[in-house]
Amino acid sequence: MNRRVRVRFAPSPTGPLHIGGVRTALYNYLFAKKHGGDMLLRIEDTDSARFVPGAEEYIVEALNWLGITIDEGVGATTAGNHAPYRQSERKAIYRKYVDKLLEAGLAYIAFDTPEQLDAKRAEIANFQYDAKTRGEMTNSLTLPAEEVISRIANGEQYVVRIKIEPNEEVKVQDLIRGEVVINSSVIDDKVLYKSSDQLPTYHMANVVDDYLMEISHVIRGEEWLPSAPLHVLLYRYLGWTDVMPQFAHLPLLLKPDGNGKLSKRDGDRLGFPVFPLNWKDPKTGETSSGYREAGYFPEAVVNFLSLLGWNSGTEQEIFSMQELVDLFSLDRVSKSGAKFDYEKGKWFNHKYLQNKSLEEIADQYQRILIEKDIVEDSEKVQHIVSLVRERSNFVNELWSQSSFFFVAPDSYDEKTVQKRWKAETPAQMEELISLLEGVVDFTAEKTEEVVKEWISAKEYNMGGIMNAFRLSVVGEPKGPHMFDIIAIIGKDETIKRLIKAIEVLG
RNA sequence: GGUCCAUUCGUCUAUCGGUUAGGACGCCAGGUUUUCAUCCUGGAAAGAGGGGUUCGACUCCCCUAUGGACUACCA
Repeated sequence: MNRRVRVRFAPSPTGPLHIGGVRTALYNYLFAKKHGGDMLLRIEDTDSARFVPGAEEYIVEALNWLGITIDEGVGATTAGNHAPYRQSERKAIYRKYVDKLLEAGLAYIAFDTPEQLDAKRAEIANFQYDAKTRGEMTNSLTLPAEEVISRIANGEQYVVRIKIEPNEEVKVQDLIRGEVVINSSVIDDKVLYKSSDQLPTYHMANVVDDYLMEISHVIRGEEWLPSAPLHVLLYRYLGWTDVMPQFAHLPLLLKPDGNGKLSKRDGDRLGFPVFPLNWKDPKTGETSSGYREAGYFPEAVVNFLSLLGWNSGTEQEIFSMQELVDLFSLDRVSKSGAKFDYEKGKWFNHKYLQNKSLEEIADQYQRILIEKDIVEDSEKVQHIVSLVRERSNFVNELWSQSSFFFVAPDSYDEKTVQKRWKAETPAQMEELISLLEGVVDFTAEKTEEVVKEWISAKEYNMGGIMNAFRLSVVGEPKGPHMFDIIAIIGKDETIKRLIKAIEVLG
C-alpha cells in the first residue's frame, strides 16, 4: 500500500519541551519532508491533572525557532481537516470507539478504585490486572449486568480496560529495530478510558487519533517500545490493521556522565541547557535556561541534534536543514542511546558563527552593543567581527573579545605588566607616540611599516615593544593583530591610550 | 523482580564476513604568530567477556556481563 506520508509530533503540555523531544520532532519533520509528506502537531492533554499553562505555546514557539514547521494541527498556518488537534477537545470522538470495544467484548468496565488497586499491589508482588487476575476484581466480567448498570447509574466512577487474550505472540515491526515480539500474557489490561474526566488514556487516544488523522508513520522515543504491542492489539481490536502506521522507535538521549535518560537536573548540574528556550516554571517561578537564550543559532542546534542518533554515512558534519531533509533515512538511525556531549554542541555553534555572513553576525552583535549604549555604524562592526569571530563560539562572546575596540581599558593585567612593562618601556612608548603622530595615512599597512622600520632601526626587541604596545591599548595580552586594532580605533585614541598607560604604569 | 531494547576510541559515530577498524568532538605534542585565541600538522585512544558458525568474524547465532527503557485511572 502506498499512502501519503503523514507523521505527527505529539507532546504532552506538562512543561517545557525537552531537548530529546526536540530531536523526536526534528526526525519526524525530516522524514516527512524527505517524502513530501505532512508534519502534524497534536497536543496530548488527556491528563488534566498534569496540564501546565503556557507549555503548549512554548512548544509551538520552540519548533518555530528551530525551523521545524508544522503543516497541520496546533501551531499550523492552515486549518487542516482533521481538527481539533488537542485531545481534550476530542472527548466525544473517543467515547464512540470505547463503546465499540465494549460492545464487541474486547474491553470491559472496571470499578476497582485506585486505593483498592494499590492494596492489591501491596498484597501481591508483581500484581498485574490481566487474564489471570481480572476474575477476582470488581468489573463487568465478574458482576451481574444489572449491577454494572446500577453502579454506573448511581454515579460510581469506573474505567474501561482492554481485554487482553493471554499467550499470544504479538509482533511489532519496527523500522529501526526490526521485529519485536512480546507475549500478550505480560501485557496488562490497560486502562483505556476513565469516567472521572471522560477522557481516554494515552494508549486509546493515540491509536484513535493516529487512525483518524491518517498517520502513516509513528516515529517516537524508545520509551514507547514496551507499549507498542498493546497499540498493535488496539489497531486489531478496532479493525484498523490494514491502515496501522509503521513504527520507528528512536534511541534515547542519555546523560553525559553516568547513566540514564537526560533530564532537566543534568542541565542544571552540568551547566548546559536541556531546553530549546528559556522556561519559567509558573508554579515555582524558577527559570531553566534554553539554547536560544544561551546564544545558540537554531541551525546549530538542529545540526547537533540531527547527528545524535543518526548519520549520513559520509564524513560530512555540517548540514543545512535542506541537506538533512535530502539525506535523512530511518535506516541510518542508530539503535543505542546517545550520551549528550555538550562540548560538541559548542563546536557546532562555532562552525556556524564562522560560516554565516558578516552582515548577519554584525547585526546580532550590534543589538548587544546597543544594550551597552554603544552605537557604531554597521561597517565598522562588521570589520571588528571579521577580526574576532574566529576566536568565539557565540555572538555573545564577541564582546569579551572586542570590548577594547569600543572602550579604553580601565586596568592593566597584572601578570602582563610584570612580564612586559620594563624600566625602559615608558621611554620607548614615548618614542612610539611621536612616531605615530607623524603617520598621516593611519592604516594597518602603513603603521605596521613605520613601526617595524623604527624597531629595527633602533634595534629594539620586537616582542618587547609590541607586547607593551598591546598592553597599553588592550589592557590584556589578547586580541587580533595590533595594527588592525589601532587602524580601527584611530590615531587619536591610540595615542591617548599610550599616554594613559605611561601615566598609570610609570 | 518481570518484559523488552541495546553494547566499536572518554563522547557521537563509519564498517552491512576479508580494512593498517575511518571521521568528528575533546585531549596531548609540534608548527604559524608581537599576545590570547584561531588555524595547520601530528599523536594517544575502540570492537564487553565466553562459546559457536565459517577458509576467514567488529560484522551471523547462543550464553554471560553491563547499560537503558517500561512495568500508573502519566504521557
